[in-house]
Amino acid sequence: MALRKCPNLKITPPDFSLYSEYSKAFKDICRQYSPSVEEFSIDECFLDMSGMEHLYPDIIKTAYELKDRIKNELGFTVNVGVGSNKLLAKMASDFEKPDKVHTLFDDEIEEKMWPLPVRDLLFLGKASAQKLESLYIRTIGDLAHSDINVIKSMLGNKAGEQMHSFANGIDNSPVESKQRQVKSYGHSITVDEDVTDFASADRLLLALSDAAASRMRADGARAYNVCVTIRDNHFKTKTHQRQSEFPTDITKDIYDVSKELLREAWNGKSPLRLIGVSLGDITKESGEQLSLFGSNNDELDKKRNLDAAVDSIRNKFGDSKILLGSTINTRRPKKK
DNA sequence: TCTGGGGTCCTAGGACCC
DNA sequence: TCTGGGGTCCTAGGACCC
Repeated sequence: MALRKCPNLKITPPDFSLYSEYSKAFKDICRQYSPSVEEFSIDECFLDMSGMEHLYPDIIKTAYELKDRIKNELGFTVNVGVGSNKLLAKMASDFEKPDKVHTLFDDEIEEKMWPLPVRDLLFLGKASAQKLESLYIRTIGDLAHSDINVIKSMLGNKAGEQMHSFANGIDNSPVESKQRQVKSYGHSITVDEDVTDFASADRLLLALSDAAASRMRADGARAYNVCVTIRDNHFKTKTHQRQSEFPTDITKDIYDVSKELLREAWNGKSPLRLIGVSLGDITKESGEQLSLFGSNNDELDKKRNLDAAVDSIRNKFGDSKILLGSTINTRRPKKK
């Protein structure tokens, strides 16, 4: 639609590997300032600077230095937020952008955070904001001064407690510097023409299973759980999953399960706008699961060898160089 | 305003066990 | 035959994040 309006529009495709590379470089700079760095997302992290006052006597000055080094060495700007806990630092970092340092110390909460709409509070999304609106709780200050039990009954025990604490600037969670294990590998696609038959759906399932499985294998992981997501043309989303006795990383096996799941979840009639395959309940234990009866082990080897061959070509020539045969025509299903 | 793709976590209900 | 209490696991869906 944009191209139709602006025929000269310059389109720049995303380059995720470049993004990852700069993400790592950015975090490496952060790690030069503290041994305790928590990766919060691809472009955000928390630095625990407590107990480092002798090294960095002026924390604000250090924040500016960090920000400027990233700009000079990597060529992009960041915001740095300074506070006594992760919540306050994160809130501060989201104040005015770009290329800024902000503080949100305990004695600044009332002035800088309480006037903000509840929606600005970390982890307080649209649904919770709507519930709070029904109680006329509109600002973070309103929430901070509200009855915690009312909030808990409204948002649930856990979320209610957390949001009430957050509104008061309380967050006792530690900076977790060790790398967290990935918990799922998924791929999904929104199709530009509705999927209305199993043959087209299956082609997508194969491509999606293959993409997810291949990424999982690259991490040396296997999954116990396969989950298929579908969204129909009314935007109604459905998930269907299956837990299996043994973990797998084999594309063919994952594809077969996803086909069964799709047939259980979809009548084949309602037009689909999105299909996804996600692998969960991940293990990195490297035990070989042999068939109890031995008869299928040859077949298992074959499937494993096929995956290994595909993976090695991908490693050499890049992800796009090899596609499973039946996935090639999935992008644009032919019109009748 | 309506929407893509990749994730994590929580909740509630059901099945099942002792 | 109907009932308690405690627990785990699985599943579907929703809320939230970037």
